[in-house]
Amino acid sequence: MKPPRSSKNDVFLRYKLWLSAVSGEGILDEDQYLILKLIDELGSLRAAAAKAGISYRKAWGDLKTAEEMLGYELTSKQRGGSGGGKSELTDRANKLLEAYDALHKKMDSAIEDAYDEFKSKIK
Amino acid sequence: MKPPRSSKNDVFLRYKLWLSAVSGEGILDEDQYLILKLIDELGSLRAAAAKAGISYRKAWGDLKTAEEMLGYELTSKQRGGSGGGKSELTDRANKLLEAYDALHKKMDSAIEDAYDEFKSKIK
DNA sequence: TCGCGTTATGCAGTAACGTCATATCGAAAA
DNA sequence: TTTTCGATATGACGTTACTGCATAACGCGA
Repeated sequence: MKPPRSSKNDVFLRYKLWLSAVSGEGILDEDQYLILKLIDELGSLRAAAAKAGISYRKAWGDLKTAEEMLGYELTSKQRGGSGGGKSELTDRANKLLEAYDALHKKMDSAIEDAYDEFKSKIK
Repeated sequence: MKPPRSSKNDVFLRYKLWLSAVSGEGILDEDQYLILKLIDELGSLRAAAAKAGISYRKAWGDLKTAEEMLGYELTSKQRGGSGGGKSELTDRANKLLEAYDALHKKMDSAIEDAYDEFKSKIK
């Protein structure tokens, strides 16, 4: 994710962690994590996508794919109504976010721990 | 990388680990790691790319970028000569491969360790 | 009942990237 | 000296993913 350390002309380690279906479709990556987080905060997919700087079209498509692959809903959606509609996270979505977050933290610290050793090896 | 475990309709964790320049260019990812490994084995970038199933065009471009970003050569290249030319890894390339490999193994085991916990959380 | 803003979805345009085709280079072999 | 053959190098073409735009469906509040 973020460079553990860096200076001009330096190199650093990055990684991407995501949940995937056996068929290969991405289910939850960093962007999707952020979108879900923002839905929780803002109550709307459209607002979440705008704040995340991701097109609504993509955010919506990703969410739909994720739910299809998982076989359960991540959000309860309502169109129409006061404010035009809204989206809310389901309990399972919250659990998923928690689990993803915890895993991500572990990976971050694993990278962090290994970084100095890595750097000294390639000197 | 590989699914730690999986059954029909199951989901699994994937990750991608790479070395990057601050400017964002990828320097060493799994494909490039494989290419370098195969150069070491086969003595030629073209042969390595063919065996890896990666287009020569891409393998060459990636290698060039990596060397530019790192500021040092990963391969000694010779065009012309017996066999038309050849490529060989530099010492620094070998060190880099070793370091990447060690790091990758650590990440693999971190994922493996966290996988069951992750799965039980999202149940 | 009408309007507003969201969910929902298709479609065209575009940008990023990868493959394919092809030209040139040059040291060693003939 | 000439030939050889893979390496370097580049332009044209294709794929694919994402964006942007248009539009429908919806339902609460005014």
